[in-house]
Amino acid sequence: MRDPLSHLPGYALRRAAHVIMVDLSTRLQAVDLKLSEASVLLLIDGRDDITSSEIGRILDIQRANMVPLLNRLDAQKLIQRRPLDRKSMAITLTEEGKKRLVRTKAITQAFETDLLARIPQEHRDHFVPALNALWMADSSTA
Amino acid sequence: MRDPLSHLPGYALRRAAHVIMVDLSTRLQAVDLKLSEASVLLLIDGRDDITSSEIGRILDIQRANMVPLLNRLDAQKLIQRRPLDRKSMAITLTEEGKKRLVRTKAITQAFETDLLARIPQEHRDHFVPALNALWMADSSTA
DNA sequence: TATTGTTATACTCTATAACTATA
DNA sequence: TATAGTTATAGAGTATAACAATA
Repeated sequence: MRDPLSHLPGYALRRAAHVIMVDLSTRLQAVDLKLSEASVLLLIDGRDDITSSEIGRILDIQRANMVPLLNRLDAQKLIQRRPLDRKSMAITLTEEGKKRLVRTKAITQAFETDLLARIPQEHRDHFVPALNALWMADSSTA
Repeated sequence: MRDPLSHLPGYALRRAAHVIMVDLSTRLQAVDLKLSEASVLLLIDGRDDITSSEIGRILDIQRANMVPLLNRLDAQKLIQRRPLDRKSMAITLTEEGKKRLVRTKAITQAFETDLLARIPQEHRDHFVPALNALWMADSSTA
């Protein structure tokens, strides 16, 4: 055995996540987006009233870190900010943002398909449920 | 649904890995070790001729980053370096390192047990095989 | 009082390039 | 020629604290 630690679930989870995220990051270079930026675009899609804070809460990105992230998307003219009241801003996709999202979706869908294809068929359907059990409805997040 | 992206395998993998690694890192504070340091101790265990470079290759840690990592373990008197020839050094556990490893193993075993317990029973046995299929024997690593 | 958006900053982890000495 | 150990540095990504303005 080349790696004596690979039987450990936590270790395997870490190694797999790293390899997979490097893969996706590389693919996303084709649309000039980082992982976090792509996830924001995917999340905004179909909504017209989501705020920066809400995006951060859903994706587990600190409010403070949302600022430069949205600024980068803004600089690429992919999003726009619209006042909801005098405190909150709705983040929406521009026309260019929608176009970029179409390309981003194609990349992420191919990525997810390839990812699942690498998992032996008998394990495949168990993958997402197992992962989501580890972090969703996590009481420590409340 | 609170998170519209949770059905995506890559996204779920990333979120799960993050939550799990924060958990383990917190537990390892009890033995004053970082994740990478603990994995090195676990890997050295039972060997007396492993080198820094070999550890790095197995754990996917750059040679350059092994230096400060081993220095920290050395500063805690957990490892010692023994010349194999005039170029290579064997990294071995000191007596204190062996004691620390015992405590570290107890922590990681409890962690792995708790991790698996959070996965619904019908998915549990599929978890590690699915993860390892994603990164082990990865041709891009060759 | 709690929340939003923001600025500034610090910290960890990881990646890269270069060098010397030895296999 | 390739590899081991090392130094120095740069870049992401993330976390924390604080603030003014508004809900």
